[in-house]
Amino acid sequence: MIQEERVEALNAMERRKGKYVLYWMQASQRAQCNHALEYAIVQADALGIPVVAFFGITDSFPEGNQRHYKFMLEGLRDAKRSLEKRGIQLVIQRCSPERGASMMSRDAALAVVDRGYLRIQKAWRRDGAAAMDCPLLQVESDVVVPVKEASPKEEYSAATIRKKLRRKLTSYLVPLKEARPLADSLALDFESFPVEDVEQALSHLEVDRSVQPVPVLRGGSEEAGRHLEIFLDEKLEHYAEFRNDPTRSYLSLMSPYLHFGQISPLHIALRISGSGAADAEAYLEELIVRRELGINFVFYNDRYDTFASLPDWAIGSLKAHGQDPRPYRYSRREFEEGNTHDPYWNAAQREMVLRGKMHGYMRMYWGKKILEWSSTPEEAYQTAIYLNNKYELDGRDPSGFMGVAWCFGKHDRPWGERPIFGNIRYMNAGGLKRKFDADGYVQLVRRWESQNAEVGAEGNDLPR
DNA sequence: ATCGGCTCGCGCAA
DNA sequence: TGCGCGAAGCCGAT
Repeated sequence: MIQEERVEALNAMERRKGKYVLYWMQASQRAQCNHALEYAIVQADALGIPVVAFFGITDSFPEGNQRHYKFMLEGLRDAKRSLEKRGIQLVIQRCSPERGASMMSRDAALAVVDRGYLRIQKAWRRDGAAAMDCPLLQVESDVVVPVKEASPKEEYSAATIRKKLRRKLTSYLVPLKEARPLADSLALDFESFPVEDVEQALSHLEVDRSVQPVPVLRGGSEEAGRHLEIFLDEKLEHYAEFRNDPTRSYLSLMSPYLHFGQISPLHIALRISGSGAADAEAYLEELIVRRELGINFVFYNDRYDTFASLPDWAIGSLKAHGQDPRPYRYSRREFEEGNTHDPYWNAAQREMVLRGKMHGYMRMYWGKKILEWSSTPEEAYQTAIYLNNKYELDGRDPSGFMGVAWCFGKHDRPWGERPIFGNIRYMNAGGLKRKFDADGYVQLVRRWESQNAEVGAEGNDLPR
C-alpha cells in the first residue's frame, strides 16, 4: 500500500506521452520494499509503458570516499540484478544525479524519485524538478512514517516525537505490495556504467582513496537481508540485555544498509514487530523512534551539521564554559590517529577507522570526550562530524548528525553544571566499566587490528 | 545497592 | 498558569 501522504509533486508539469516512466533512484538503492519504485510501476502499467530506473553516480559526493563508494557499488550491483529479474532496466551513469535524471526524463511520461532529507538531496530534487519538462513525483520510501506526517516541526526530544509516531503506526506500518511491470524495459537501448565487477567499477571512479574499504561488512540488499535473518534468529532475543555491551555482537548491523537505502526500515519493522516482547520493542525504539527523530532533525534544522543546530540552553551553557581549562587537549590529527591518553576512547576510534562502524554505546562516550578534550566546543563539534563522516559507513546520515548533536545536548535535558560541559550531560570511563568489561573491549579491538594486519579481510570475523 | 538532585522547557491539563 | 517528565548519567549520601 502506498499512502498518498508519501507522494508529493515537485513541479507543476503536466503528464504527457512518453516511452516510459522514469524511476530516479537516489536514496532507496534497492528493488525490494521500495514505495517509489512500486509507485512508478503502478503509473507505468496504467499508461501501458515500461519503467526505466536511473541512478546517477557522482565521484564527488561531499566527504564520500572509497570506503563508502565500494559499499554503494555492491548495493547497486544487487539492485541492478534484482530489477532485471522484474523486467526493469537500471541505467547507471557517471554524472551529477539531477542532471542525469533530467536528461533521462526527456522521453519519459513522468518521473518518480525517492525522498532524501539532507541538504544536497533536497537540492538535487529541487534542481531536477526545475529542469524537467514532465512531472517529477517524490515518493517517501525510507521511513515508516512520512516526515511531515510524523510532525510538522522540529521536535524537542524523543519523548515528544515518540507519541506522535506511535499514533501513526497503524496507518503506516503495513506491507507494500510488489508487482512485476506489465511492460519490460530490458530491450531499451541505454548506455550504462558497468557495476557487475565492483572492484573494476571502483577503479574507474575518481574518488578519495585515503580510507580503506572495510574488511567485515559487504554492501547490498542481499547482505542486508542475510544480516537481518541472523539478527532475528540469534540476537534479537537478547537485544535489550546486550545491545549496550560492545564486547558482544548483538546489534543488527542494519545502519549502513539503511544509510544507502539497501534495505527498507518498513521491511525490518514488519519482520520484527508483532511479538510485543521487550526485545522487539527495544529494537523498534531504535529503528523507528530514534532513527526518525534524526530524520526530523535534519529535515527541519538546516544547520544539522554544526554547533548552531543545538538548543539555546546548550549553546549558552557551552559558551559560558568555553574558557574553562581543559585537562587534556588534542588536535584533530591526534584524535584521528586514536592517540589520546584514554585506552577506551582510542579503542572506539580505532574500531571506527578499521571497521567503518563504532558500537552505538561507545559513540556517546566518544563524542562526549571530544567535547571535553578540544579547545572549544565549536572545534569539538567539527572534529566529531569530520571523523564520523569520513570513517563510518553510515556517516553523512541523519542518525549520525543527530548522534553527534546529542553528545552536545540535542534532544537531551540539562544536567548539573560542571566545568567544560556546563549543563550538558557528562560521561566518564567509570560508566563504561559499570556496564561492561571495558578492558575486554580494548583487547577485542586490538585483536581485530592484528588480525587485519596478519591475514587481511578473511580472518576478520565478528565477535560472538 | 539505591536514591535524589542536578536544571530547562515542552506539552498537556486545567 | 501549573506541573510532570524527559536518549543511553554522575555524584554523594545513605
